[in-house]
Amino acid sequence: MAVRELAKIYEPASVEEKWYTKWEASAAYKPDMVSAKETFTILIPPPNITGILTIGHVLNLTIQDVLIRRARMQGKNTLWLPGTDHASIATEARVSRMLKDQGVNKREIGREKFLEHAWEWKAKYGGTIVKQLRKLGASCDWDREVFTMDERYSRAVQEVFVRLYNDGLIYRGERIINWDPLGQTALSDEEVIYHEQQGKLWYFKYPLADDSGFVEVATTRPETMLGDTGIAVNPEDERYRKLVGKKVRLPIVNRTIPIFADDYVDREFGTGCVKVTPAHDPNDFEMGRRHNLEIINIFHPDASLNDQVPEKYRGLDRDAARQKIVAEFEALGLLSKIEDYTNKVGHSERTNAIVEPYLSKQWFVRMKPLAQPALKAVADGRVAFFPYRWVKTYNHWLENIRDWCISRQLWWGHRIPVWYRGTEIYCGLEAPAGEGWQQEEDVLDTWFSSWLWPFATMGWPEETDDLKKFYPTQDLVTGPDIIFFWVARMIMAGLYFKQEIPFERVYFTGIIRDEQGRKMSKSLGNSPDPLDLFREYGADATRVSILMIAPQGLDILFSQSQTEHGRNFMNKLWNSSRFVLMNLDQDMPAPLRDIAPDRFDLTDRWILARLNETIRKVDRAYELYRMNDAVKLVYDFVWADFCDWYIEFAKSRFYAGTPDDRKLAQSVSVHVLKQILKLLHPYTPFITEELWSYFKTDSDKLLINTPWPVIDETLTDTTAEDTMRLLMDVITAIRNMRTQLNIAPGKPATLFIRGEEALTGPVVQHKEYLSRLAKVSELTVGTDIPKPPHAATAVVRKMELFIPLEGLIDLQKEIERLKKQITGMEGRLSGIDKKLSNANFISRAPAQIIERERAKKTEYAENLRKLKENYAALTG
RNA sequence: GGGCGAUUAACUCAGUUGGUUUAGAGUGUCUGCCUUACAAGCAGGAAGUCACUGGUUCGAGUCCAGUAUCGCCCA
Repeated sequence: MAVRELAKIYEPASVEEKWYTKWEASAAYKPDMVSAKETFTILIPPPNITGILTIGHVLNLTIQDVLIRRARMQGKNTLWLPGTDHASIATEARVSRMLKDQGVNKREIGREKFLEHAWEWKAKYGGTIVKQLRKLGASCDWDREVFTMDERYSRAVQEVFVRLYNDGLIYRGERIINWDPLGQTALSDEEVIYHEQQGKLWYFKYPLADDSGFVEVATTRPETMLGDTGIAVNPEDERYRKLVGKKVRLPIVNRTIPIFADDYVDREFGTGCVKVTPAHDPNDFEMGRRHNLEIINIFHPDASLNDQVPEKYRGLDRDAARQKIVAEFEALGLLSKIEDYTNKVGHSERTNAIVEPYLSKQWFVRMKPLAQPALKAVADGRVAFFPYRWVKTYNHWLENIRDWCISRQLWWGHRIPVWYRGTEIYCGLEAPAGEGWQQEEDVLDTWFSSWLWPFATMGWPEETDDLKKFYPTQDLVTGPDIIFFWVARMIMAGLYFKQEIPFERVYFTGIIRDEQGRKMSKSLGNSPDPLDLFREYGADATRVSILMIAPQGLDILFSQSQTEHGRNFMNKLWNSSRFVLMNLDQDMPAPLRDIAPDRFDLTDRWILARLNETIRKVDRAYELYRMNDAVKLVYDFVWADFCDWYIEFAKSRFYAGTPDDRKLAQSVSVHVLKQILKLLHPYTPFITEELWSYFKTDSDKLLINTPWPVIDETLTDTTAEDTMRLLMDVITAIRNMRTQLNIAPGKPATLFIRGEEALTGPVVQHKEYLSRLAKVSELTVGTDIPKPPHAATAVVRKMELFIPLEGLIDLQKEIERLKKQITGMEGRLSGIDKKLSNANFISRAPAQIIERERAKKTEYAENLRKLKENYAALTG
């Protein structure tokens, strides 16, 4: 190996670019279609073509990349299948706005022309997010990239529609649906977001038709009274029983409408009488059906009033109409009061317009038959959720599932494969033969294509090689916010069309929020651009920072400063590698397997045991999908074990050791570092691949293809761990004494240790480490050496450490220090005493626990006695 | 109204079947260091009534019940 030197500071930009290109060129991302090895597949949740990379994507996709890279290193045949989603409403809105800015009206140019513009827009901007994913380091098989409106994918969507139609699971019906007046399209229930809003409750008086008085109703939406066709009361309500069967004369409109009784009415709400507007409220619609009420639609599709209302109201929008109605009621003396009222108002998920319940003819999927198998698949564990608690949410939705409105009054999307001719209707993959057929104008809900993602991406309905090899997939990583939209529906579709689950495990990430806990949003401007973070800190640092603060399934408060944490870690990794590299000779140190185990130094045995333990814990963390634990374990190992201790110890050997020892330290350093690079590669692929290139031997592959570290039980060494603990405790105690007593850092100190030989022996044996790490110039040990006069004292395990203070420090400081230690020790001791003097503890606690407490008590009592003696010696 | 989650140091969070000192980490803070890898660093220190109230237990941050505050989902 030619020894090269590393730059003092890591520069991510060029390194990231370089390795991404090399990986892609080496086909590292591609699965092996011939191999019989176990497969591991992840499907990307396809980002919208209108989207740009957000910090939420970084979390989500980094986790996927971590899983796929680790699986790849574990030797599995991996496929990460990427793609993008056509995002019907969002894209149509974007393209419409662009055209509007150019002075072009969408309706005027018509469907065909509009779609041309949309495809053009897609070609130009649709790939943005995919390019950004490469910057993140996502190791997807880009040759397989799928777009939900690809021809092949579209055929799958049509196929699904036709099958469901023929199976009687898709029907067309007139229902109250959620209407988005801005997008001018129907929405599914899931696309409506309810916000709490401060509103009013208006109390109106409607005169009885026989002029015998008034009925008072309360409403949050006065303007809908123009479409009222009935008044309902609860049948049990004594107050109104005699009104049932009478009629009222609707003010302003002068329509006579019936009063009827229905169980639905809540006697406690308002006056207990409710106005009924069947065309504009789902509950009213049901009541209207039960009581044969007239259904009067009073809105245009843009939610302005239509010709069904008195002339002066026509064309007004909802708000203006509301004000005018209230004013008119007041003028008529029919407004009895106004109360403040908080209610939840539905908004369109995409356009944020207030959703109007609206009666119209739409296409629906019957969901109940699909829901049962999906419930079962999760209940019996064929599909596992991490964290598990989301199962409850999933079950609740599926158990109360309602039919899915899938038609959208849009152009950008999959056009419904249905043709009409007069009263005839035809559903099929191709247009029917014969003259005069008109295809359905509507397109399908975007999610109607997304729910096929796990198999449509692999070429379904054909039995492709991909399907045979990679379906079902293993892991899905997504946010819990689309558990209904997507996760549940994919499970339903997989079971219905493939008779098999689409994925084995679903990992739900948290939602990223800003420092104040607010959701990241464009309008708040609180979402940092990940590309800026990549530029400033590097993609690796951004990835690892996000992972470190991402506990399983909890929301994540993110601020840019946290990225420094990851950046510092990358710097540490870089510099420790740099150090190891600069201490290598021209020739490569021997690989570990060529070294007889008995030649290892204590610190070698210790770091190898620690490494082994770290690998074990990391693997376990992965099994539990505890990503942040896994990162933290490696982080601690690198920083605390390897850098703070092993490398510091190794300096003695590099600078002053025998040639043999020097070689040994080189071998172990390189070995440990290479294992670290492997463990870190899934999190921080670029920097690790770069460093790997400096340490790899000719027989090594690219790190991306290198086998994952395996546990080696022969490296476990509790003796080494115990002795090292002792050594490190002694060093820490000396350092502690030094700083607390203001002994200059560079000033050598003399050390005396009084204690049993079993303890002092290893310290003496490694005294060169004490001299380097604690500036101990002279060491004297013995079982009963006298305490030097005027000495600082510390107790470690059962050893007493003395540093003569003469000429080093004033005694007062040491007296204070000892006093504090005595107080601390007394506290511990009294805690244990309390336990041990409890008869119940002695009689009921396991013997092992009691023994442990007794041993502690002996040790603390001994320590306390020593501290007190020393204290007395100083003060006396 | 129903469900889920959170509440641990100034801040962000770990704390995995109840028992390893007097509950940990990072950031911040304090003290001292440009020690021949790293000041994006090193060494050392201070800092917490584990939201509150009860209960179970020899023993509770951890289990149970209730309360409060905050957040999310559903109706």
